[in-house]
Amino acid sequence: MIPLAQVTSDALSQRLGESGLRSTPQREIVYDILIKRRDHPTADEVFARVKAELPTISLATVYNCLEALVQCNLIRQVNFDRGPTRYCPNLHPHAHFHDEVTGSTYDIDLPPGIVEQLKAQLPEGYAVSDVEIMFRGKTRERRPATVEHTTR
Amino acid sequence: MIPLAQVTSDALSQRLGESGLRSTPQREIVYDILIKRRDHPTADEVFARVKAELPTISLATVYNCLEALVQCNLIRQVNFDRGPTRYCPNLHPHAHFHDEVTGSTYDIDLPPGIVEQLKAQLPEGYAVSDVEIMFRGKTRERRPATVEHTTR
DNA sequence: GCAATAATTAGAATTATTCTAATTATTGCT
DNA sequence: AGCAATAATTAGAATAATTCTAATTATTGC
Repeated sequence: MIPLAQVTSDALSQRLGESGLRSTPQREIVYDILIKRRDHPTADEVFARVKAELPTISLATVYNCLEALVQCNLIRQVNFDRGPTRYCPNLHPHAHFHDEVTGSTYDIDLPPGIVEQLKAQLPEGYAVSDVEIMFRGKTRERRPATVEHTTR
Repeated sequence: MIPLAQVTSDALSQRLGESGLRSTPQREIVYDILIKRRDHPTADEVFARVKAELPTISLATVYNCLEALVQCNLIRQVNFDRGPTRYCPNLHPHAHFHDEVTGSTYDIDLPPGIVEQLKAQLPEGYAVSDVEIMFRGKTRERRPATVEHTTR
């Protein structure tokens, strides 16, 4: 298994604290769920998985937890067209590939420099906080070696 | 005024026909509206503008027309996070810059080759139909007339 | 000119997300 | 430890964008 950039419970608590947020059992579990299976789940899917461990959690809390984790940069949101927002704990610079047939989303690693090259296209006075790159298409049927995971 | 890549009424009709769709007054007006002011309006905004010319049009029809135009590749959809879908008649390869402060969206021209360079990052067997690049950030305050969008 | 097909319309339905108000938990003081 | 202040959670209601539905109107091919 490839070692994944993740964060211990203590570190999570610290990161939340830095953004003026508290660590709670709900937030820890939501983060764990995302780390355990990195398949870009929707809030609803996270809700379903978390309920297995903490049946009393509410959907509103899942949204709150996801927002908290986004806010302190532990996870990223991913949107494809009009679909529901998906959540991604991969913090390395990467693009997303959305398979239009299966609905799966894959992470695509980007070589260093290419994002800077893109930013260089911006006119004077455009201050970028974030760049997002998304591919749409389909994957040839295969058992992916390099690929992260499948949704649904 | 810089000449804009656009399509005559006849050509519009032809392009629709190629996709098995009919040309209608509603579709022509919706397309005209997008060409006239290329500021990435939402379906609601398009609806409001079209109503000035054709007061009987319905929102459902605007959605239908926009979908038809997307389908025959005369316009593109742009999505930023959870915001409503916006529509863009710029067919040249370009990225989008979304100003988080004002909510405006600007076209960013891309030099040839960079999209290919991105596609080259994909593993074997990933067939791309479309690439989308979006910047999020803010623009230094300037006269809005010059920056509404880049034109070709 | 007529049947078949497609597009339009108004409004209802759906979906994802956000908001609200009440409750519960946590923190920082003394 | 006790207590006020603050933050988080919860269930359910509200919202916003989009899609669906069923009836009507327009267009096309014969």
